Amino acid sequence: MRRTLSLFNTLTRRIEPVVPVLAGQVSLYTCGPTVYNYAHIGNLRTFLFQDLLKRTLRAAGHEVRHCMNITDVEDKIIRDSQGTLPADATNEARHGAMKALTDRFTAIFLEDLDTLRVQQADFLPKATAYVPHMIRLIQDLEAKGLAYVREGSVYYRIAGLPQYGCLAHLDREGMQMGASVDADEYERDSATDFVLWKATKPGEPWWDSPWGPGRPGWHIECSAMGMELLGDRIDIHSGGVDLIFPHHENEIAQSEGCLGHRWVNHWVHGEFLMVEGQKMAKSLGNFFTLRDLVAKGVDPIALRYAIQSNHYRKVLNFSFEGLRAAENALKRIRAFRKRMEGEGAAGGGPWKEAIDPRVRLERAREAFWAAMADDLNTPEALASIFTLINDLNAQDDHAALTREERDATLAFLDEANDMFAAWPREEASLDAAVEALIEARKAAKFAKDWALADRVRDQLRAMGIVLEDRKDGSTGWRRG
RNA sequence: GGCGCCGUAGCCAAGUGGUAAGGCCCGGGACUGCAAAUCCCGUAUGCAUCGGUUCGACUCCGAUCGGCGCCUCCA
Repeated sequence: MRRTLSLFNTLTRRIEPVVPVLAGQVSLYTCGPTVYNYAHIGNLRTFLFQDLLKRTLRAAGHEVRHCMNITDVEDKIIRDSQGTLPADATNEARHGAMKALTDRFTAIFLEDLDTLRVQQADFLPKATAYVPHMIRLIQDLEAKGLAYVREGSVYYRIAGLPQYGCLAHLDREGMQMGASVDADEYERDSATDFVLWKATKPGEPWWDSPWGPGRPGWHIECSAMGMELLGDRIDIHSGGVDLIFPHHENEIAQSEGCLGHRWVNHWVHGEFLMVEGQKMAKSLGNFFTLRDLVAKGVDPIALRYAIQSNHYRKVLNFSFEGLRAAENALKRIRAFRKRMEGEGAAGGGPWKEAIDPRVRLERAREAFWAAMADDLNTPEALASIFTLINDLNAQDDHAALTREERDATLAFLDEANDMFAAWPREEASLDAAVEALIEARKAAKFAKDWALADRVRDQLRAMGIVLEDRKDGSTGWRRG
């Protein structure tokens, strides 16, 4: 069964169903990182949102072809990589220095994503590998009269594209206003025209082009790689809200100017993250990378959960208190999962609200999917899981669920975990040393040697194993 | 100046024209050797403020106050 998801479309400012050009196969382009430094948790929020989106599309029965670019040539990269080179360094040396920096931070970035259980994209193109495609695209725009050359640089003539501004919902006058703070030293026909190809300057790596040595502009790579790898009609294109203008607006100008038709159907943008009520800034001391948090003892998956349990289109206020809440919420889900994996030890007595567990489960699943399909309403989707946990815990206390009911519940938890990736099936077996300690504690308990029993229990806890004595005298364990 | 978003309990956070989901925290109780886990009970007469529309609004409209974003590189 394939489910249809609806997402807020920045283009129309409406929640609209995602209807792939090819039924059941969604093409997804997400703007990736500029690899000149560590990603911070604000960046990571966007990638986590996109991971949830991709996983949800897949769980809903769609094939997803996902492309995420790696920006490995850009102003800040050049700034940070060329400093130690002599003024007369060869172009080859400059490229080498740039690559050394971007390779390093690409690896770090991918490691961070892995730590957060973000699934890797199907295509992970580097901008520097697609310069010929970009040049061809610019030539195409030039031929169509949408680009012009000035002193070795090429600019996009936005006056030639009536729909320019449709995504950001800006009119020409609104843009004139902002553009008046113009920092660009190049000569352009209009202050709002943007650069497609930049003529090289001393101290920069460059590529040969029909316009002389230079490098690609900031926006052309996504158009070139998106069209090359995903095609002329992309279902979903995503990024952070800050990319709406000018980046995505310019991508539309480039791609649609070249194609002559709609390029992307659904534009989906993730909101920003604040830290403790303030904008994240190095000067405020609230600027965090994933590694900063891990060094503080934060569980990356708790961060993943904390971020994903908030709606992606709302500003998220990251806080350590919120992180703690996330950790505890996860404990509850994981403890419940462990309980369902076990056999249960009901106390007996009729449950006052005897509803068939399978009915509860179906209700929860329906509520969960309705919420996820409605613009990824994760708070509501998670609420359906917690409601189920509350109900089934109570029910299981009174009359133990059957093995079949437990398995069905576990299947639902797995299904939801395919998206949230925060409460996976855990390794069921324990190593011998732990097994021995559990036995030792059992013996001590039987002998009513409470001091020894507690000491062993504490020892296990320090090893990450929490014991739970059940009503029937048996003892279960869970990781925690 | 233009475009847009947000303001729900101590914290986080859904939601709806018909009478406030869920998570965390907190208090009381049950169970337990003690814990852990779990259960039961309690915790916003009210959803920024003031008006209006309506049989009825937190939900629609208007105004006000407060916070934020974009228009410039930025997830």
